[in-house]
Amino acid sequence: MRKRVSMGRQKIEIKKIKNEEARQVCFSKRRNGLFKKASELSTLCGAEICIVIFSPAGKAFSFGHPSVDSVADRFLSSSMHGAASHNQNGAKVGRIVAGSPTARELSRQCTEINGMLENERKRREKLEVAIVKKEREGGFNKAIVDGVDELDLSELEAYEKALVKLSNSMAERTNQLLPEAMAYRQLQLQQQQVPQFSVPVKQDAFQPLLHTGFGFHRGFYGVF
Amino acid sequence: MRKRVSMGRQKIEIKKIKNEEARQVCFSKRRNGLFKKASELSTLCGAEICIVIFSPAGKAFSFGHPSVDSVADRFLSSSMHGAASHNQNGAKVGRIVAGSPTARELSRQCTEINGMLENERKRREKLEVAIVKKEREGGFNKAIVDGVDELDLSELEAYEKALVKLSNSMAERTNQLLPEAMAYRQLQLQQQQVPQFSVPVKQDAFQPLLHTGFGFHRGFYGVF
DNA sequence: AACTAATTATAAG
DNA sequence: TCTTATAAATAGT
Repeated sequence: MRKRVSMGRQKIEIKKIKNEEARQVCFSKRRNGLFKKASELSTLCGAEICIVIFSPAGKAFSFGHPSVDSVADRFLSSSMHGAASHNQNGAKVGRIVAGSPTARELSRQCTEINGMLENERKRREKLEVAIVKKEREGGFNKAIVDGVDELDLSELEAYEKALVKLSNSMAERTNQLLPEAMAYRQLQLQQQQVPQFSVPVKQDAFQPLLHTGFGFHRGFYGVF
Repeated sequence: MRKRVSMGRQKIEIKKIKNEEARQVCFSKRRNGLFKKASELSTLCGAEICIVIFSPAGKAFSFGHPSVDSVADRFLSSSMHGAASHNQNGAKVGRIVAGSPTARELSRQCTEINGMLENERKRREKLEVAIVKKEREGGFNKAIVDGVDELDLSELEAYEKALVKLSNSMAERTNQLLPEAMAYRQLQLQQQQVPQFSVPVKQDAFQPLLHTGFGFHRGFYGVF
């Protein structure tokens, strides 16, 4: 058998590369890759593209088809006319445009947008708190909402236990409520007796379905 | 032998795609691919990148890290100072730029903040979607976490229905898993037979506990 | 810079 | 969209 001559491409995490030399090599390779992709896109689809990149060292690289400037100008003027530009999701995006507005007006806009930004931040923080709270409530219900196809046997058994417990407390609760409900209904119907309701709901009527022993090491035994 | 379900990716020539629809699909895919690559490059190498694309239909799409405008502005001012920028071949590219520095800087700030604002909005929208989803999961689980003391009869009945349904799907799921589990255990124990596992878990073994008729107007009748 | 093996992007369907 | 098989990009050497 032949010796491995290369480990080949390894999976890497997308986070800043610490090693300076490796980062520089990666930058160079991927910059070329990006420009190639851009070039292909413009040729294949007839799109106009401009890319500007600053290396970590501060060196500028650019690609443009038909040219950086023509695309940049088109972009600036299209947004200047108030015509919406589109972000990467294709959503309409309002833009603030340099040029005619006075410095005073620009300053005002900055302040205004800053305020909006603050509001959004606060709103988001509230949502984050709320979502953490909901998260704590989650778990078991997933089986109900998403179905049980993802569960393994130990989970099935655990859920089944919770289910039995719940059924018992529901039975108990029902027994609390039934007499009152009966009385109320009797009143409403002006009837004297609804004797079939005097029988309490039994607890432990809900028997475990699953006893696989998985997850609890009780050993194997059959069910039903 | 299984039928080929896909020809897989085919090699294509890099030239304008004639078919309009195919071109649109390709544009959309490759635009996303390009933005993804750009995003990775900026993260991996700490580079600043801006991309502007006009689709053949004239729609503008942009990507920027930290923002389109901050990179564009940096590019414009760096070339303005006579400091060379570099095209993709590393050649020097001179540029003339108009506009007063103050207004331009303000404008840059505005657009940058605007970008942040947009990010916050997107983040908030995601959270809102997530929270609605969690909300839907909520109800039933509350009965498990907080107990049933707050439930009324109609809720009890509704939950009991969900419970029966869940128990049935859990039984079904268990029947899927038991044969494998048996086989595995047999292997482990090096035993020949574990016949008690060949009996499937019955569905509908979990019978309704509660039939109060509340909430579904089926009339009153006793339980057990 | 070149080489490989493995990852990732993407053409077709 | 989603899947699948294949082309293309690229991490490590």
